[in-house]
Amino acid sequence: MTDERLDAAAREDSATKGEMTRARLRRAATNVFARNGYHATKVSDIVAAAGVTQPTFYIYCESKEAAYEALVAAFRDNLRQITLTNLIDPAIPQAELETRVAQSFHRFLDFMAQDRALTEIGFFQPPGCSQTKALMVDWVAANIAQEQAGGVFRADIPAAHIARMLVGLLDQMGRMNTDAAGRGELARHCARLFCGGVGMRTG
Amino acid sequence: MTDERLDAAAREDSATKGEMTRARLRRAATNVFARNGYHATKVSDIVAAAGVTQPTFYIYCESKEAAYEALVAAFRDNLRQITLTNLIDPAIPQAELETRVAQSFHRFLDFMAQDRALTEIGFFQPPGCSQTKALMVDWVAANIAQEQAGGVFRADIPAAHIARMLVGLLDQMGRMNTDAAGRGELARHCARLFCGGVGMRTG
DNA sequence: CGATAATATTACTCGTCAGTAATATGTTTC
DNA sequence: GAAACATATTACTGACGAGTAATATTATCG
Repeated sequence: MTDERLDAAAREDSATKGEMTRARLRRAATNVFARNGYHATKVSDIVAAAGVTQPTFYIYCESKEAAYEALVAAFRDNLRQITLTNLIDPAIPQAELETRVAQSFHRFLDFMAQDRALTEIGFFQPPGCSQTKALMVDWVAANIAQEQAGGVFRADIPAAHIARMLVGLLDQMGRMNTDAAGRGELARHCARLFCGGVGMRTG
Repeated sequence: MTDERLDAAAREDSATKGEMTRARLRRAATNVFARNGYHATKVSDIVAAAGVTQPTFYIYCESKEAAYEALVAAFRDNLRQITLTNLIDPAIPQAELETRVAQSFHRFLDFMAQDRALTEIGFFQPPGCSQTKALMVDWVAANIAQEQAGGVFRADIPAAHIARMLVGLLDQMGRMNTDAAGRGELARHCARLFCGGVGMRTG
């Protein structure tokens, strides 16, 4: 690839025909993988959805597997970014905790909804999802441990377990297909249970 | 199939050669489907694991898909049984709530661990898992609504959401491969968060 | 033993699917 | 306008995998 092409790719404007095709293939692959999962999608489905022929696919992708891995990796990078910038401040006044946690859930849900198909690939469906969730548990657990050390979260549940449970909540909530307002409500409900539990607090 | 054969299948003892083969195929199918998922498992893998040849598979199973569906259905039936007999009594003293919820989680985790491979098929991996979880959410939500009506659970989170979150917790916890003691601990941690949340209860 | 049913095997078919060689069609640059 | 490059296509291959027909082996019982 020559310098001019790299420039064209870097500048968002004036996409070359090739970049257009690449983008359409990527979108098509994302949608088809999301709908059918890795094993059940055929390259022929992807190229049909993209409106190109099969060899064209292999101009832009080394293999079906490489195309899939690239999508998983892209989602993973985005999720890591979101997770690390989405951590609860270790020094939150207890009173604000639930609100802050709700905001955090809300950002996660928005992120997932923003490209639902990619989320399906990277977070919901195997084989990509398992490693993604394992990584996320680690990222989150580190933060939870800090909260516990700071006295914000109770310390009688191991951070790793809380992190797993949080990911479990997010997994189930993320699968609900709601609009922006619905996501706000979901996030508040998550935060309510996550912070205060289901009990009536009468004891 | 003659009456004698049905009798032999009903009585657990004196399994005929055919019933032995059926059982070995079922075990093999369970393990291979669990390891590789539906689409990535080949009938040839199953029969190799079972130590029989391919046509033998088709003596006992109508198709690869039918074999898979039968396993999913079997898990689903068991799960339904466990779920319906595992509900929290609507009139629990608040003080005992967490203990009772922990017992409930414990029974679920034991059930999942008891045949881990079947659980993988019916609960963890698509395509079987999605319908299973949807059903379980319904079963659980009905009970949660009762708890809310009885004043045991807080009512400011919709029962359906609580049910989904509970399934999310169970999903993540069930994936951890722990021994019986570990499951007891996990169950207590789940119950602790589910009933009381992560907050320090200082407010 | 010899007949009958049950159980399993060898040796295939037919379709599908990932991936490719050879070739054609635009598109920039001089 | 021709050389050089980028982009896409037609027409394949080779392997694999679900499912089967015909046949062999093993147990059961009169």
